Amino acid sequence: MAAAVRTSVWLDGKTTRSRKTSQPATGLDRQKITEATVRLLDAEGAAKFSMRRLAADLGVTAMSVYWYVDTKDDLLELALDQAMGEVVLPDESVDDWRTHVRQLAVNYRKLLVTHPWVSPLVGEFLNVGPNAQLFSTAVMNVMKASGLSPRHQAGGLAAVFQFVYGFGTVEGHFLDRCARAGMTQDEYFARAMSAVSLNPGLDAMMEQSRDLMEARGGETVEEMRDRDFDFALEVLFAGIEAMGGRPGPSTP
Amino acid sequence: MAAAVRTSVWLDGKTTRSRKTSQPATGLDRQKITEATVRLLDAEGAAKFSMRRLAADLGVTAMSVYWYVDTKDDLLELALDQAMGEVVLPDESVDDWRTHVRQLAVNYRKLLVTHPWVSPLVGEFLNVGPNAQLFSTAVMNVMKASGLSPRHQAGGLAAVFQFVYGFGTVEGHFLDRCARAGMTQDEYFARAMSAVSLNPGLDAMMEQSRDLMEARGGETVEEMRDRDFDFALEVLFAGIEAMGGRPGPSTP
DNA sequence: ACCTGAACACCGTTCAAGT
DNA sequence: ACCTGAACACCGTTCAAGT
Repeated sequence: MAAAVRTSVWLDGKTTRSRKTSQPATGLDRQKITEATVRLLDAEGAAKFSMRRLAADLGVTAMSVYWYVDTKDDLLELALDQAMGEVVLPDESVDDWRTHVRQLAVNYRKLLVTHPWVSPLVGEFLNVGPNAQLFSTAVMNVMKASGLSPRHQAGGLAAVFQFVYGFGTVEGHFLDRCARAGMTQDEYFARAMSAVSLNPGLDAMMEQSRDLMEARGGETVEEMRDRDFDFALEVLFAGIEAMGGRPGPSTP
Repeated sequence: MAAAVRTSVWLDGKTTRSRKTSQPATGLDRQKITEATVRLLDAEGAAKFSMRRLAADLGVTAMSVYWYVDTKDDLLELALDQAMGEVVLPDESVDDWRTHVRQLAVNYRKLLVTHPWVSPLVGEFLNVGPNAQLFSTAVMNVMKASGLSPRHQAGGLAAVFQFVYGFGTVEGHFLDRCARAGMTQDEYFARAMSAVSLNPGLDAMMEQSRDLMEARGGETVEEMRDRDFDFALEVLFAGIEAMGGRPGPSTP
């Protein structure tokens, strides 16, 4: 007989486990537990999150949570999909596909930055909860409108959204490090740069970095990152058009 | 006084902690410990890795490792940089920049896929070890040769290598899941698809997926992914060229 | 200089028991 | 139906002690 492999809460999990009694003892609830999880992950980070910590936050014993959720991983999947629901999807009845892609890209980036714990989970789990599926559908629809041939849509989609995933992931982690170290982004950046420059035998590396910094002008770290993100999106749009996508409204 | 914030083994860590005695008691060594760590992470995954597990593998008591390494995080940073060293860098004296970028992209993807534990660490740590710096230097050099203006090189770099990071990350995790479930990629994929299709109220979503699958033809999951990756790289090259990069050898 | 053992403050999860 | 307490098999790390 086939091995009982667990794939996801959404696929193998028991249905909702919602409360059956009208007079609850503690007022607990899958939704409430998920919300508390997201709140704790935001506030204290994934490293500090635990079932016991969560239970304490809910004013309940550690094991009560297990009535509503099978494992910690299941709970993380629920939190992941909850967060995915924050990505606002474009209204496809207006504007062109570039605007839609940009909106999705910007909003997906925002999700990864405001919830740095999300990106490891996206990699780790199948991410097929209801909100994730709405997001996927929106992404696929928007690529359909790109003018790329069906054969090429998946590749174009990957180019754009894996880029955003990578970009938002390192950005989110960096912001997280800054916050936990109690520094601004620019302070942390300067500190890391100067520490690196103290290392021996890295003249070539440092030269590169310095050149790049100067070329970027005197902006803040955040401004540079925003500009890099915007330019990368322009590269992707131009590339999709060159590979058979619908031309933009104005390509001067 | 400034807070004593730990940034990285490479920046704040004690230097090398190499052995001073000629007659070692156990033959332990930073390098040996790092290699054992990589081997265990590959074989059993990040979730199962622990200092105690590592010590057992080295035939030593759990706390011996702490003589060579301050914390588990430091050890993970060492393992990360060790893995980064596997990315073979292009010989920049031959071929054009596209070939170099492609080589770096393909090799970086390979790293992320063969060591799925690497990608969370890339996000989590500064990744400024010696091998990481060699990699960064190579990436920056190669972008310099792209013909993009200095102002735009960082954005172009992000577009390409954050894409590869995202792509390799989800690919690596997927392969990992398949291996641990004892299924082939195609089996696992079919299973997930059919499980998703059992969910209620997802007709629109499924329709999309089915269309996409048919458009992809009857290839295996691996073939589809390779094709998507190659096409995405073509999109990026075309986009970089359109935004001011050096034209390719032949653009028919 | 290098390694050990005991101990501390944690984990996720199981299970029998309560109401 | 829902919640608790005790227990099991783990963690990372500290610290005093050994050689």
